[in-house]
Amino acid sequence: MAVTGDETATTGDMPTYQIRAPTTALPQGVVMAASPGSLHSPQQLAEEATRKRELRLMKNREAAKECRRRKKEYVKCLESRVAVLEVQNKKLIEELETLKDICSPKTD
DNA sequence: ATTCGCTTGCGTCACGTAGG
DNA sequence: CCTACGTGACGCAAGCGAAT
Repeated sequence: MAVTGDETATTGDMPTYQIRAPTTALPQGVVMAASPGSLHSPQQLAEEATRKRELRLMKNREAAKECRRRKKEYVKCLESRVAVLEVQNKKLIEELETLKDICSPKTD
């Protein structure tokens, strides 16, 4: 099995993966100037990041399900096409044999 | 009844891509 | 740029039949 050999990939450790959360990467103690219209404490920012992550995970979960469903459908479709083509091929081979018989010179 | 190998489905991460 | 989405890859757990 060829795996994408990059070092960021699975190390075998238990995956307590860190999400890319730029807003939570603020140095401790740094307080953002209160932007007009949105006062956010670090606590609120963290909660927001968590919320976004959960939302993303939920959406991705659903997307993965849908993706797999489509893939299964696609494979089924291919399989039935193979079945049809096999039958068709068999018929053509039979037809060829018949024609060969008809056209072959008689040996008597 | 237990063990083993295989298959299947799921959740998650990482990455590429399209659209704003 | 940034964001949302689709999908391949991975690890994990459960189900299942065959072998012991």
